[in-house]
Amino acid sequence: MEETKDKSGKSQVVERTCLILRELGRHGPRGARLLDLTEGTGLSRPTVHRILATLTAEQFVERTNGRRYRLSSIMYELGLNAPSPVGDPARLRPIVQALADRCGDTVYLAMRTGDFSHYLLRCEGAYPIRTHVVSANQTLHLVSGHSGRSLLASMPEDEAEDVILRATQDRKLFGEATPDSLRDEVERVRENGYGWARDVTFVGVAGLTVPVPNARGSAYLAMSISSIPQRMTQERAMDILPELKATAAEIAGMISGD
Amino acid sequence: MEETKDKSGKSQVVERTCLILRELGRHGPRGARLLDLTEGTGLSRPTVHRILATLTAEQFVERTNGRRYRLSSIMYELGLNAPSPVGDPARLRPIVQALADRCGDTVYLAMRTGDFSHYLLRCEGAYPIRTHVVSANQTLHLVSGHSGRSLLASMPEDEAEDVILRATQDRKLFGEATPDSLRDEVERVRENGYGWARDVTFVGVAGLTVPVPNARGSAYLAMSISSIPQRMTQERAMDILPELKATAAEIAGMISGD
DNA sequence: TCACTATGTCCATTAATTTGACTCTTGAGT
DNA sequence: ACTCAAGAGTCAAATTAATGGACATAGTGA
Repeated sequence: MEETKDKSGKSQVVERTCLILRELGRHGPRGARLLDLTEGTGLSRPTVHRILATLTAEQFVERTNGRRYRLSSIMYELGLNAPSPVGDPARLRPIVQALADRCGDTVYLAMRTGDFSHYLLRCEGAYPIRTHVVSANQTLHLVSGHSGRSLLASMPEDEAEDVILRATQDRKLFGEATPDSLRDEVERVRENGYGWARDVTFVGVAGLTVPVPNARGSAYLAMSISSIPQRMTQERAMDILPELKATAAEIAGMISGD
Repeated sequence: MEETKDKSGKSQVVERTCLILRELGRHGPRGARLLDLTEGTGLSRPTVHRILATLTAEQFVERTNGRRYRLSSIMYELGLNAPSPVGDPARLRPIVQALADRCGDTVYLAMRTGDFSHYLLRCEGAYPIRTHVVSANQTLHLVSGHSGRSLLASMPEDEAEDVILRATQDRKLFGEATPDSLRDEVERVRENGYGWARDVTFVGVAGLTVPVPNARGSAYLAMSISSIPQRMTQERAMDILPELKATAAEIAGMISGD
């Protein structure tokens, strides 16, 4: 019987600290107010405050100009020393390639890094006309690619807006889109759970994208299928969407159920 | 008794938890044994064990096949929700550009992400022959670029070796180098604090690179100056090395002294 | 200005944490 | 296979730190 985990040999304060850190993570770089955290965790205000004060003294948490708390960049550095949840992307290649074989087009798997999406995998299908806007191990701004639209849709709205605002410094990032048209697209991804767009990132390129679901917190992985607009019609998109979603779910399963 | 630094309003267990997390981060994906952690933190074995057991139950920490503890991928995800220590890279551009103006060549600032280096900035100097192997917002494998050599030299040796081993799956990543010649180069960077190489990443490209020092833990940023081999002679490299180091130190200061 | 809401602080009570000593596990050497 | 040592994991009495209700303070909007 190994199911005797509860109760003995565990530290309550550590559990609560983890709860608070997780809740802070959920709120992202915008930060959370003390009250948000007490509600989110179910702990009493003094308790949250005391733990938060300690975490702040330890520089794991910092305060924004307002009275908001957020994870500090030290947490970012710590994260760099932890293994990526994706592990070796090559492990996921067969799954992504299988989808490419079935649909014939180019399939991407991308991971968010700050304001960018990093393309981990690109798998080719058999269709003779290929759209190679980006290759594996390349990085595109979140506002520049199809996968980025899924990732923007997955993060808290205000955070996504921050990314878009920063990107407006360089209009070229938006390709054929504009900040406002992008906002509309992202909103549609939020509502529908997928993005479908043609001639928007680049003329002559159409894409279908979904976020890879993530049990805790917002998605940081996205998949997309890229093709030419003539081929990626709305009907066809609706046709392959279930397969794309299924593949994304499979990847989510492989990552969490490691 | 001992110094009571700030006994008011701080939680001892949280402090110790932070200590342990930091120590775990220091040991990287390889993980640390219980004894390493008790020595590293100065806490008693049962205390470390209990906190570790809780962190493991909370999935912030995982156990490797052996009896080693390491940060889990949940910490990685948490880190993604924290602001990058670099903040807005544009803030650092003037410093990097100033160096490019002074030395005339192309100067890069790169950040480590997993097994890759992500090029945050590329600043051009006035010298007419330019080497543009990589542009800003692109990603190269750590073994493929000059900055990667600094980053590999900055991380624990066994971890760097893991990266190199994974990369040997794809020999093309090494360019004109080989896994063994790369190991030698990285070792030299460890000894000297800088890397200088010609025609190794690509024929016709020479580079000088240093890690950006980091107070806590290993460096995750590196700078490099790229030029043609005829120009980047050893004398010239030694000439501009102090400036490169000074600029790296300046960037380190801006990041920590936010 | 005055409410009102959220944050920060205090302290007696309570309950969790500490620590030394003990046991268990693993693996190396004979 | 057997022994032994080093590290990992466990336990319980003593201690110490954590808790949360109540109070104080700082913002915020009318």
